[in-house]
Amino acid sequence: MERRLTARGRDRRRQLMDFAAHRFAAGGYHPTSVAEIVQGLGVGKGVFYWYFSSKEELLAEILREAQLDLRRAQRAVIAGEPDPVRRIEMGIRSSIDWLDANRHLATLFQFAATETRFAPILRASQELTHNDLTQHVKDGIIDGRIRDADPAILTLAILGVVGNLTRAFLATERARADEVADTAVAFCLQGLLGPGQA
Amino acid sequence: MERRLTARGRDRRRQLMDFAAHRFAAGGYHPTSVAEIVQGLGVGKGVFYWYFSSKEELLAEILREAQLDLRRAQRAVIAGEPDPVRRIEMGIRSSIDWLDANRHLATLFQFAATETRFAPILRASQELTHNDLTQHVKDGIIDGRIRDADPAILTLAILGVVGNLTRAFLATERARADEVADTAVAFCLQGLLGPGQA
Amino acid sequence: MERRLTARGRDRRRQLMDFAAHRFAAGGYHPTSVAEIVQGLGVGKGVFYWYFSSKEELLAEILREAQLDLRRAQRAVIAGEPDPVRRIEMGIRSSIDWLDANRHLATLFQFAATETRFAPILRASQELTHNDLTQHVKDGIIDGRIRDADPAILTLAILGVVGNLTRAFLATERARADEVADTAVAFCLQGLLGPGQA
Amino acid sequence: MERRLTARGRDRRRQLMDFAAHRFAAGGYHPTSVAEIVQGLGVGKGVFYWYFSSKEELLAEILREAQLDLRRAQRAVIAGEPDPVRRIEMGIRSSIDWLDANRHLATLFQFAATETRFAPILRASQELTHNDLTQHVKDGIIDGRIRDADPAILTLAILGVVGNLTRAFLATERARADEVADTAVAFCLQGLLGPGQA
DNA sequence: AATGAATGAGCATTCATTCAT
DNA sequence: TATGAATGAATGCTCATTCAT
Repeated sequence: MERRLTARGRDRRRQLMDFAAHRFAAGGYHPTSVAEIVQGLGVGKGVFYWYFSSKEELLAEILREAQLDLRRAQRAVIAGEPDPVRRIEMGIRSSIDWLDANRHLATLFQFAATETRFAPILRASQELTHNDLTQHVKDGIIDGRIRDADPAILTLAILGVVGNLTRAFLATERARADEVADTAVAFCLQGLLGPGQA
Repeated sequence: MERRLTARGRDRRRQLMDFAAHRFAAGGYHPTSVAEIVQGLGVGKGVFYWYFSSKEELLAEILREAQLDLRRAQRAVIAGEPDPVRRIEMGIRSSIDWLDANRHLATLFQFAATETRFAPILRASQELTHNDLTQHVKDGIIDGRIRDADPAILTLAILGVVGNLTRAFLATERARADEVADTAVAFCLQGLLGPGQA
Repeated sequence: MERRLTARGRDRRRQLMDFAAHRFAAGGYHPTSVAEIVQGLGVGKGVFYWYFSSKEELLAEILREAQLDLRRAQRAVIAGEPDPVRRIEMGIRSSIDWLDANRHLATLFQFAATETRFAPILRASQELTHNDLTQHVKDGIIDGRIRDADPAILTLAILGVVGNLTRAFLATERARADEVADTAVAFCLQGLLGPGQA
Repeated sequence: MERRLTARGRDRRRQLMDFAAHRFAAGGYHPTSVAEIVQGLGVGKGVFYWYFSSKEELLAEILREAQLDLRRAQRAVIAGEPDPVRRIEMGIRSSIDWLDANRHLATLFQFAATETRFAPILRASQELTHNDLTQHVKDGIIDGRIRDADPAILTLAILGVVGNLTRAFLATERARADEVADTAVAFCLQGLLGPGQA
């Protein structure tokens, strides 16, 4: 692999990745055949293997690129914000925005986590996100703004809230992304009991 | 199907479901073949189709039974507790305990949610759990114990925290179930900022 | 693999090997598809893979069995003959007889020798045959019956004569196996010049 | 085909034939793809089909040219030698020299003989060689120098010795070409028993 | 209830060949 | 002459399911 591609070639590759990502999310990775993908694009089967060495590698590429993009979105929003609690809030909001705009990729992340072959691909990027977020939590604790608890665990809890709210709400079209984000932020910051409760 | 089974027959069925559940979780539902399952148990293929009409139905059965069991555990613990906040806490703890004891089933839940064919099976039971929890949240709000926000959203947030902490922590053996539960409860109740913060 | 087979199963396996060996010899190993083989036998494709783990393994099995059979034939004929020159002669005759009766396998031997994947399978058995024959040559040299030259080389020369005469003559039906054998024996024993020439 | 080629074109064609011949011998004709050949030379696929109408034709050309070259070598050496026995000897020596210098082509000859599509290509040239050699044998018989046996069979025997010794010895680097030739000549002339034996 | 054998549609992948540029 | 891209029939192989015993 690692082919030198012309502009046309890069277009094709992108088409394949986009189309396949949507089909994988809608019908499942395994049940979606390579034939289905190339037929959907109206091209011959050889085209697929000109751009990807296997169906497995295609999903791997989709996952890698999606994660890169998600992280890019998070970083762009957070850059320049000094307040750690605000950084956390903006991270939550940008993640929900991205997941809203790329629901099919969120589904693929969830699937990939359940298969030994794909889970390792998620690992690296997830760790970066996790570390970034944990750092903001630590900063917040030092500042006295955040409750003194294990930062790693707080991070996981935040990610869980974001993930589940996104999944449940955005899947059903019942809510707009910014409303979901408002609630997620409030819950993460104040919990169930809210300010001044014990 | 719906066969009248002898005691021995029920054992076989159970064996098949347990073994298959572990294989599905470890190797994925699609990549795990029926042949692999019956070979692992040292029986012929006929046995499989005596007890299940298809591979798909096998997973469906596994999912249904697992959800029933999880709900049973939750209910047993909560029964008789009048305080809604305590009910929520005990629900969180019992869920984490169960997921800790049945990690492979947690993986199957996650996978099932990504495939159109299996997601509906999760739906019904999830809704019950969701409704139960939402009711406790509503009670808490009425009591003035819980912050006045959309109960449905708070519920989803709680479930997200439980799910993600369980997944991340229990998968790596870094923590004991009760420690994870302590943190989950604290986060859900107090959020990041804790009592007395704005 | 290594399946426990019933009598019926053993028959099927044999059918597949025999049929495939003839097709491979007639049409070439690579150009002959698995589909062609199972169609020729009027069975489904799965049957093939019930008995052989791959097309490659099928040829390997054919080669192994053929070599075993050829050696069995050689040994049966030579057993009990003390004179080394007579042993050589009888070895030549039995080989030509076997190759005459199994021309298609002779073709497969020749093909297998040209492919890296199959050549090693021939090696072991060929070495045994080679060593047996070399021993007779050595005995003949010690007896003073055979010219004092490198026994290994003489062995290879004999095998070359047998192989080439068989290939050329038997392929064209121009000669009967025993006539070919007479000539091969005479050439190997006396060369071109014959007795009393320098 | 039959293209009028520039000097550069002839070079390219030669490159393709040489490279392909080595790959075919090392990896087998069928398993070696056209893509592999053009990649090995760092050119595009169009180049291949500019010089050859098909992969099949490429091997045919390789075989034809190799046989022409082998015959040229044999003829050059024999020219002007009147003694038929010496002509045979020199033919053997020149063949072994050539096969030693072109081992990969020897492998291709052997492969080609096993496939219906390529065997006919060998036929014509082999017949010429065969006829030449047979003529020398006949001359030797007339002179009373060679044992009175079927010249055609003696010819095949000689070719078998040469082929097998070359294949076995030269493949393993254990011997130099001229030593192998000495033995081959001695065996062909004197057989196993040598002068003065019956 | 259980087994070994069989089925055959379907899958991922390959590859000789062609085409537009 | 040469290239990257495309074609699509064909291949080896898998696997859920069924059948005969």
